[in-house]
Amino acid sequence: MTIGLSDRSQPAAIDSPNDVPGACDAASVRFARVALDVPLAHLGASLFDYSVAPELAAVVTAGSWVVVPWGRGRRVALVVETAAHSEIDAARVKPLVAVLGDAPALPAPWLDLLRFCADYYHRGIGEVALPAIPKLLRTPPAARARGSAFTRARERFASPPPAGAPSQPPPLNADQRTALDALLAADGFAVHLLHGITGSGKTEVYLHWLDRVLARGPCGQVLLLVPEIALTPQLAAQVAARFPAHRVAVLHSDLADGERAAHWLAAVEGRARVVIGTRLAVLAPLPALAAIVVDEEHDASYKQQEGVRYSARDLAIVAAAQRAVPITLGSATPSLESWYAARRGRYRLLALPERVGAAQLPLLERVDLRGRTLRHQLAAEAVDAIEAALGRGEQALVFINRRGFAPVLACESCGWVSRCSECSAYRVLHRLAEARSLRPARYRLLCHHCGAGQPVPRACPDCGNVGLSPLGRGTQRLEEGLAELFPGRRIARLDRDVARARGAAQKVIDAAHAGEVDILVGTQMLAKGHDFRRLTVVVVVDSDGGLFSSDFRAPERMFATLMQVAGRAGRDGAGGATPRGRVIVQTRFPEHPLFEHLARHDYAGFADSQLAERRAVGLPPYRFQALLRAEAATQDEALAFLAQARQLGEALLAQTTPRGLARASAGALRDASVAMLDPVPMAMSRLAGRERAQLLVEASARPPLHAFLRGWLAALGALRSPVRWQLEVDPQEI
DNA sequence: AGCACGCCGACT
DNA sequence: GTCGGCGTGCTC
Repeated sequence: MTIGLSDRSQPAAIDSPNDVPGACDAASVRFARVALDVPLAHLGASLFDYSVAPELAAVVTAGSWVVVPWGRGRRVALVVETAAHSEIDAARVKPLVAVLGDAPALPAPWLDLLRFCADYYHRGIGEVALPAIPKLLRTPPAARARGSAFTRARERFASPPPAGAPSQPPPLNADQRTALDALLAADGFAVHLLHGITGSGKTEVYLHWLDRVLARGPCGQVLLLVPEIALTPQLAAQVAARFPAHRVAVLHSDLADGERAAHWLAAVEGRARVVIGTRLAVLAPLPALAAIVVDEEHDASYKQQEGVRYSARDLAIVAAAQRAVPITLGSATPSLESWYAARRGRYRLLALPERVGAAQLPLLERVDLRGRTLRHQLAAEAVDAIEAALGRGEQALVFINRRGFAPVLACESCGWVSRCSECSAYRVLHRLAEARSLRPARYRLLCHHCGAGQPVPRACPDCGNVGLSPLGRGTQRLEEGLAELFPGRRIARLDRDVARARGAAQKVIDAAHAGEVDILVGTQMLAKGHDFRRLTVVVVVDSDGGLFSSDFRAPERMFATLMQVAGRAGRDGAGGATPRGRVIVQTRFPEHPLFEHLARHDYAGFADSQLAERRAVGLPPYRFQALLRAEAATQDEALAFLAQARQLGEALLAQTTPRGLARASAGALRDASVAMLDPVPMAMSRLAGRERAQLLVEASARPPLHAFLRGWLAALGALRSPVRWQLEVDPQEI
């Protein structure tokens, strides 16, 4: 199969299900090639052969779930191919133990998506397939316990939902209608980029579209991907209310096992016609997929950060292409990859340039922090703006992207700082129990990277001085400061620490909606998609870090975050008499171009200027990247491994017809100038006691990059190095 | 990744 | 005399 997301509107050639190499008719099924969740792809072993007893031959087919002997035990595996012959020494081939009769039949297009994912990210199919299914299906049935749990899960949504009346959809404005018409005109595969500013009503466009798609036939399914479902049960409720005639399945990692299986089965067996989910939902095998929406498509949460590091947004596009269905990516701040594709005409750009109703975009003011005295990290303008809003009975939001009390604890006399012993990072001072009474709050030092914690030392560990002081501010300290600045006001904090408790985040959000909160303080969590109707002032305490980061994507992320958080201010109020919102950005670099674009709400100008920079220096989306990471006890070991890896790679690139590469791709390799950069320690060079380094590979086209990676990984696997390493395709953080 | 086997230190 | 350290090596 050809690999290539290089042109998303013309997807890679995909094998049709009838074209699977080694497939054979039921009569001659002697062997099953199965995928297991084992990371052996780079050793050349991606599928494993098992013999099939004649009585099972009729039921074993590509897409079957089976139990196979593996080492000493047994595992659940996915049959990817059937065959009449096996290349493996007959003595080593073991018989397949059982076929899981309770597992649903899997649609052939799902296997196509798995194959693509495995090839593109250079991992085994089983590493993609097994984690994508509920635990209940992944574990071999020891007793019949699993069967009954599975049956219960299946019966959960067996009957159709009780129809109430559908909620009345609000009427669309002219822009929304134009966008909807364009979506409805799509026939077969097409990628739409719905660029709608904050508060422009993107969700309504999705819902109208999905409604019309569902109305086309009795069994079509629609998939709605969202970045973080834990925070947005109201979206699920909204969707359920809009589609009362249809079962809505919700898929995300916070569900309990049985719950997850119930929703998954409803989706996979076609009983649920609407599926809402986080990134993992893109791998749900939906038999009648008819349309896909990726909401907030720029969001980093779509990138899986462990195991197979896939991009759910990219896989959604591939799935849409394979199934010949339309897909809509929506965002107020599209990723530069998507924006570039739209600029080049590969995606259809649909714009919602106005807020719905009478709401206006907020007025953005920059406050120069240089030479200023701050009160609890706030400039006088910010304090005044909050005061004024509260005086009018409105709400304020104070945004800071740092959780905890203070980012570091330091000794005033000798310069000791609370470094993490396991990571190249500081341990952050956290307040533990919320100080309800006059009892002094308790604190602890916590590493945000490895999770290690320690009590706060009573005196400096180096010099014995008792004067240890917190430096800088996090959400907790800001919350405390706000309480002092605005006595009697109701202040609520929302960050990952608050959200850790199940339902706690929703409680804060509900309280804010109910008007029980005057000032919200928190991290990015507050920026995502909430309509706080009485919120008119947003203060960005300090976000200058993103302006000078070594990561080339930092400005893009910062712009998106600021635009999203700014977009919380002054949205459409119930009565339509929404006052214009104010956003106050505190910065030491008010003249920075990023803020100029932000102040004008000029996403397009910002994105185009970023693209120009990326083009000039040869970065994505103009070039394509893969990152080889290594970790070892010492930095020397990690770097030595990468140096060796680089040598192997250079040798591969130097060969006219490299071993393991087809002649055609060898030629393309030279043209596309696949290049390896010097191995370097990672930005976070030490994590959890391991030293880490990385080597970046770049190319101007995807096919030669992947051809190179294939040969390179085989060579790296053959090294059998004790150094742990992994390859990431399209890395998001460098 | 698991999970074996395989040779060298401190415990009942 | 054992329990156990994690260094290699395999899994159709």
